[in-house]
Amino acid sequence: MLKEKKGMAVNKLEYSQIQCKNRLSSTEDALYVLGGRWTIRVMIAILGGHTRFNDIQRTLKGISAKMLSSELKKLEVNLLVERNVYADQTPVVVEYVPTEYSQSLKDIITALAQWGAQHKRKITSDDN
Amino acid sequence: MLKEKKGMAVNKLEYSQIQCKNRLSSTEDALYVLGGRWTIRVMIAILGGHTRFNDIQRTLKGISAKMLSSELKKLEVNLLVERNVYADQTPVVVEYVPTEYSQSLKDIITALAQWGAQHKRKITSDDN
DNA sequence: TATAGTAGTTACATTAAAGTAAGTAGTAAC
DNA sequence: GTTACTACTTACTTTAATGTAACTACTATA
Repeated sequence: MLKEKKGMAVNKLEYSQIQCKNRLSSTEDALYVLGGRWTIRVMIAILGGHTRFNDIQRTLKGISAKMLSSELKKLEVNLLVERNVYADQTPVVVEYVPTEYSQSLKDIITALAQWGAQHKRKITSDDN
Repeated sequence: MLKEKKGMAVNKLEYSQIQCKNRLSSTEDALYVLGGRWTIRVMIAILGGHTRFNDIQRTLKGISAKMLSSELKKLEVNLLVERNVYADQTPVVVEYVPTEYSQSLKDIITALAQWGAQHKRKITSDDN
């Protein structure tokens, strides 16, 4: 057992033990899907109206065709994007469109983007 | 220029071009800090009242001392945790407490945890 | 006939992230 | 005097993630 000493934090817990365990396992599940270097960025590009392979690749400066291809497959099996092929067109056109379900990511993307922007300001402005 | 063809997505954009660019760069900044395998989990453990090295390590089944040590340093330089040493105690006690600023992560953690839990149910329940 | 655009795939190489195991230093209990 | 606890660090190894470059197949344009 922990003895409390003067000065030591007196555990004003943010999460209960059960909440802590639940959050740990749930965020693990989320990051298993979203946690790569490119996954969320691909999703943002698609939500931003870039629905075609080369368009996405141009938007996400630096991603290789190989990575983009595997990310798109992952997003598809996770029901976040839908792949539509228009074979009648020349050259063939393939479209990746955000699913209705992908709307569920908006809270995460918004929270991440806001925090990222604000944190950069905080860290950059010689601290304190 | 893109010609619209029957059936093709008619770009009901979620984000404008500028929003898209901003979100891409802001989430990149966020993930630079939070994007590791352990970072968010360490933060959840600390917010859950596990403030000491070995306690955190026990809570986060699988993390090595090396990783935990480097994660804690990263969180410290990013002003998310504060390191307090109680050298008078034997053996010496070191405490990692969440800063006031770390409250800013709550939206992200909540959004991730909720999405992760819900997504697991969605994917597990033989789809559709 | 060569070049460019569509959307990828493949084999191979490299880099970055993370794990392993042992060691450090001080005290205290057995 | 050996084991155990605290909180780590160090050197080395392995695994996972990502990158590179070339290639496929079809059509169109110069």
